[in-house]
Amino acid sequence: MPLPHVPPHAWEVSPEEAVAIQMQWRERVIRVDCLGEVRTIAGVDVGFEDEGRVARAAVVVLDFPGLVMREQVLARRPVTFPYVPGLLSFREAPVILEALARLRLWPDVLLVDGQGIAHPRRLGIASHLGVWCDLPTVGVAKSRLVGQHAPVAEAAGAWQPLYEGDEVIGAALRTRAGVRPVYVSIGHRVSLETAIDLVMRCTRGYRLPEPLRLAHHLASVVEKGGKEGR
DNA sequence: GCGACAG
DNA sequence: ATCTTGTCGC
Repeated sequence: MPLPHVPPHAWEVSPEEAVAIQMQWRERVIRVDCLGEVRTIAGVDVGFEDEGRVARAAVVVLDFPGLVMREQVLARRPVTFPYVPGLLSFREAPVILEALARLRLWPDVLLVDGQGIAHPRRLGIASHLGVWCDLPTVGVAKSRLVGQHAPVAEAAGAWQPLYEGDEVIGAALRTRAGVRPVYVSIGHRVSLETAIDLVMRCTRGYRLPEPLRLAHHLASVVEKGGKEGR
């Protein structure tokens, strides 16, 4: 339930230090189901404003499997780390943790916009957040970071394992016919099979599952501050 | 040296 | 991620 305190500079590290931290934290990731009955599921996404100088995190909590909106929170924070493929969590996790701290309903599972273990060092942002918060998480990325996969059948629900060598690190999942597949991977405490099942059960006619679609929308609409919203 | 490269 | 209008297709 509680959230680890985030020391002001806990995430203020150099890219080299960030890689070292990932090498140390990768082993803490739990790749099997270690969660109870799922009654609420959340989604988190990050948007930017002021020419990329400020990050905005949106977290949306929904009932499961009903998918009725239960709570939504926003957090804003100056960006302190550049975008470097493979080090996304050091750029986006700080503002996400701030948003999660404002949540009064702790979700049973969290869907994250990005990779879980389908990452060079098996610690994408979904896994990093999961371990940090000891929360079951699933990585749902709109594009591939690493790994290869066979062509995915056109039907909604079809998927192909994502491989890096002999290791299955995730799945290319067609959430809807006619759209590019999304990349689902274990975040923390959720098996790949369960991750795929949860994503499909949260999908309602769009490429992205509802928690992420709503979080993305919320992170894009700002009343005051950056743009006008859309 | 030449690509690839979550958001 | 973000800058941005109209436009092609189901």
